Amino acid sequence: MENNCIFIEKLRSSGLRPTKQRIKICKLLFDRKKTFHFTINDLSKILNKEIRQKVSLATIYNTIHSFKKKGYLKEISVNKDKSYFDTNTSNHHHFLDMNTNELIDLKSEDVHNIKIKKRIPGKKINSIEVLVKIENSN
Amino acid sequence: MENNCIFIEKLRSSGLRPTKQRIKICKLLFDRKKTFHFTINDLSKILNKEIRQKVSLATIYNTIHSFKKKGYLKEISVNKDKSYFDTNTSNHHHFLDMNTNELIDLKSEDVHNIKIKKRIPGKKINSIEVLVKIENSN
DNA sequence: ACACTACTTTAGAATCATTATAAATTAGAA
DNA sequence: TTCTAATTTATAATGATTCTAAAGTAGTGT
Repeated sequence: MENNCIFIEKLRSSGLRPTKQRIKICKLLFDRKKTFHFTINDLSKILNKEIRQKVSLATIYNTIHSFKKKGYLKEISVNKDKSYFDTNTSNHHHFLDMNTNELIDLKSEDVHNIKIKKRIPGKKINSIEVLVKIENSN
Repeated sequence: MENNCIFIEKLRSSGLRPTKQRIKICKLLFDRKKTFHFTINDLSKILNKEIRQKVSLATIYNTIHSFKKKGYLKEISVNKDKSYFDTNTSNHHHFLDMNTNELIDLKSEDVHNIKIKKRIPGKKINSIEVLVKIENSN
C-alpha cells in the first residue's frame, strides 16, 4: 500500500487524479526494473487476469494515452496491426524479432554514429528512430 | 497502348494475369521517374477519379499485396493508422514530415555508418530501417 | 470460334483495433 | 456532507483491412 504513494504523487503532480484504475496500471507498468514493451491488448489481459477488479478497455486506452501525453510512455510504430508502447522513454532504438514479434531495447550507445547527410529546407530533425529487424539465424 | 507491353510482360513473368485493373495500377505506380509513396486510400482516390473504369477496393488490396509479395513494392511502418507503400524497393530510409505526414526518401548513402554493437544470440540481422522525423523549423 | 477451368474481380459482410458517447460513479474542494 | 468536475464504463461508432461467395475473364486445348 505504501508503495502506491510514489504513483499517487506522480499522478497528482501531473494533474491526473489517482484513481484505483490508474494506480493499478502504474504499478503494473512502472514498478519494474526492466523496460516493458506492450500492446493495449497485452495490458488488458494482464490487468484483468484476476477477476476481482476489472479495468475496462476504454479506461486502459484513456490512461495509456494520458501517460503518453505526459511523457511516461513512448509509442513505437512497428507494424500497423497494433500499437506498441514502451516504458523506456529515453532516447533509444529497437530490435524487432520477426519470429516472435518481440521488441528488444537497443541503447542509444549500441547504435553509433548516425549521421544524416541530407537536409530538407525549412525542416528540422525531431528524432531519429532505428528499427533493426532480426530473425532466427539457424 | 504499346507502353503497356512492359507491364503485361512484368505481370505475366510473375505469374500474374495481366488484367486491365492490374495494368491500370501498374501504370499508375511504375510509370514514373520519382519514387511514389502512397496509402491504399490515396491509390483508390487516384484510380477512381475518372468514373469510367472503377477498380474496387478489394482488387486494390489484392493487387498491392501481390506486388508486395513479388517485391515490386515495399511496405513502410510509419504509424498504425494506415499502411504506406513505396515504389522504391531498394535499400533506403525515410524522412517523415510530422507536419504534413509526408514520406521522403533518404538514400542509403545519406545515412552513413550504421553499426549495431549489440547482438542477440541465435538471431541474425534481417534489415535496418531508419526513420527520421522532421518538422517545421520556423 | 468454342468450351472449359482456374484465376480475378467485385460488392458487401465480417473483423479488429481504436475512438466516441452518454450515463453512472468517484475524487477533491467547500 | 454536498457539490461539481473528472473519471470510468458498457456500448455504439468508426475506419482500415480481410473474407466470402457469386459473377466475370484469361488462357488453354479443341
